Amino acid sequence: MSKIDDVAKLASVSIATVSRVLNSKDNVSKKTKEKVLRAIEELDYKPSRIARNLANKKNSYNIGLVISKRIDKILKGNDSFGIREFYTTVLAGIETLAKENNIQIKMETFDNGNRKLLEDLDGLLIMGGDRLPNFIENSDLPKVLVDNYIPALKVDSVISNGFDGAYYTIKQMILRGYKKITHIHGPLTYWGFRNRFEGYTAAMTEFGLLPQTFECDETPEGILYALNLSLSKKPNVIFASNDFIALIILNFLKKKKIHVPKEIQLIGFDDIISSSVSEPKLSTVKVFKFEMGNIALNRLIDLINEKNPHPAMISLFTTFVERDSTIIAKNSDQAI
Amino acid sequence: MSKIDDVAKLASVSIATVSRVLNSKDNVSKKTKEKVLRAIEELDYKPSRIARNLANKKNSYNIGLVISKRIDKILKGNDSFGIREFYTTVLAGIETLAKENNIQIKMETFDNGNRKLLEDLDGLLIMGGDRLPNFIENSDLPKVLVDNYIPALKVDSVISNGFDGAYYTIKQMILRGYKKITHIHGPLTYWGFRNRFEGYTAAMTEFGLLPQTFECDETPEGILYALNLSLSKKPNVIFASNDFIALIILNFLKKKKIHVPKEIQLIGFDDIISSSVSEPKLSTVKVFKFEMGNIALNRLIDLINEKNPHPAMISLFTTFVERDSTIIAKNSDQAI
DNA sequence: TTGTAAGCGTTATCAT
DNA sequence: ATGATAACGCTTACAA
Repeated sequence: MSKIDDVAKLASVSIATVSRVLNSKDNVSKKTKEKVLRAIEELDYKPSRIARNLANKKNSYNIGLVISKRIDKILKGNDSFGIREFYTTVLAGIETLAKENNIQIKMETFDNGNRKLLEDLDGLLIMGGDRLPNFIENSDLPKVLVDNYIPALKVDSVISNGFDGAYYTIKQMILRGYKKITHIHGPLTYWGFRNRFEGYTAAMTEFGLLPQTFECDETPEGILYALNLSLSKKPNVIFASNDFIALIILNFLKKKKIHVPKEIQLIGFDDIISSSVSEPKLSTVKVFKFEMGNIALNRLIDLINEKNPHPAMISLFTTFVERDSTIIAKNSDQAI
Repeated sequence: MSKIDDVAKLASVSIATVSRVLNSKDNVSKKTKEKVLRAIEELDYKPSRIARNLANKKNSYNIGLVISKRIDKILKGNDSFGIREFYTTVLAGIETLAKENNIQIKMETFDNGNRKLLEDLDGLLIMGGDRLPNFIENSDLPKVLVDNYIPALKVDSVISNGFDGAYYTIKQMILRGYKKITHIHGPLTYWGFRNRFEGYTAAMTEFGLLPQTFECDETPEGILYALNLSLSKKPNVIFASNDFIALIILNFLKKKKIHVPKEIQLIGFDDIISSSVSEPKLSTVKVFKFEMGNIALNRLIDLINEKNPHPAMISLFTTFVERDSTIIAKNSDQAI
């Protein structure tokens, strides 16, 4: 296995020069470059990824972070339900990696419809919105959607794996012996809701149980309506599309003097901050927000460097975090 | 992310000592060892594999490619339907990247159940099988599933995006004016089939159309049975779970003197090689097999290097390749 | 345009 | 039993 200094020796240059050629820097004379290339060829030299990774610490890009009006409002507003924290955590993931790599991030909202917005940018991170503004969709800048996937658009995206999270969690509950599990969910036209819905359904049907699902919009009235329908099924467990819905359900349940978790267990999705301060604290499926931001930016950098350019969707596995709205089994055989 | 000298400082020892503890050398006093362990705990320190490998003078990896018996048989057998070519292409993707990076690949089948199989390996690529052998699941080697995803297992996987491919393609057909589209699919207990099924269903319901789906096993008889049921719905288009099923349907349709595509259009999924030589040539949704292998190995290397260690599923977008089993619209407004 | 040398985070070999 | 320090193979200021 030849190394960079074997090449350097054979080409009678310094390793720095070899490195330059390797990384196609422009400041190498044609002659030298050819010499080096020949040496590389002759030795069948392949740079070591390990050393490369170790040595690689810096990069500098300008990337645009485009957010929808809705998210902009959430970020600027006050944080009634801890939803804001969801996005700030994603942003933290982005910014952390950005800082480490000396990357400039410029935040803008969608609607400016401004081509000039894209000038001088190396890539785009996009959060929110169920479709892309034309000037963004048509630009050939590398882009990745964060916490969002738009079917049939074939744009790179980084999301959480709602199917797997729901499937895993519902399966746990079933294995504990709870068979009457209902699902209260937002509109299935949203990929996120749909995806979690499918996971719930898959787990139920796999165990020969009938899925019982109730759709609602995300208003308290809508949720109450779905909840009442759900309650008529006498569920052991209610699984909600997200923590926001779960927390509202929790309030209603408390008003109705239905004890959580003794009478009904409740599970959310997302792990927004309010879930850990509610009474009782909410058991939920944790979405890795920080990682989501981090990985999205990472993918964007790869795209910019034309590394693995084939468009892909990256979905991060979730984790079931159990708090007090659920009864933790003492051992896996336990059931009621 | 704390480093070894943070630990050393906190424990007030040298990094050499920390390293000794890390690698459980015997020549460290109990006291010191405990101090170090405490510091490690407190800082939540994890040694970097990258640096480790570098220091170990390791500039290449040994990775194991573990395949199921079924795939082994396919690879060794003769290629009646071009299914073999599916896997050889994936393998080509793996091997190309391996060669570029001086990576040794050792191929084994699942069932050897042998712990020793894992010795001396830096990571695992796994193809086929609906569950993992215990000795593999329990090993803490980095692993990635290729063309496979096992719900609730939370192991990294690289697959094709069946939902998106089906959704996109069906949407195209609907926009061309064909509204009577049926779906003949394999067992939904297989993630791949289910995923494509969901995409079909999502597209249909989005346009207010009734999904008409027919399940079959993957035998000619089963397929014929489902086909006959499907035919009773007088479809414009039949969308099959994969090319294998589609090709068998094509044969039956020819026997029944039903003209493809004039009377019924037919769409497969995968783009196996036989699809391009059938009569008529099959329109299908192309799975990027080479890229799948390539990206899987790439992901594994990242995992070994602890880059983006959070487990994720990577699903590659597909492409609708139109051949002769489908009527290509002259312009997007065209409909029948 | 090219070379020198300082990292990157470990492990291993010397000393002490 | 412990600590300095030289590798490991590369990238990249900074110097020349």
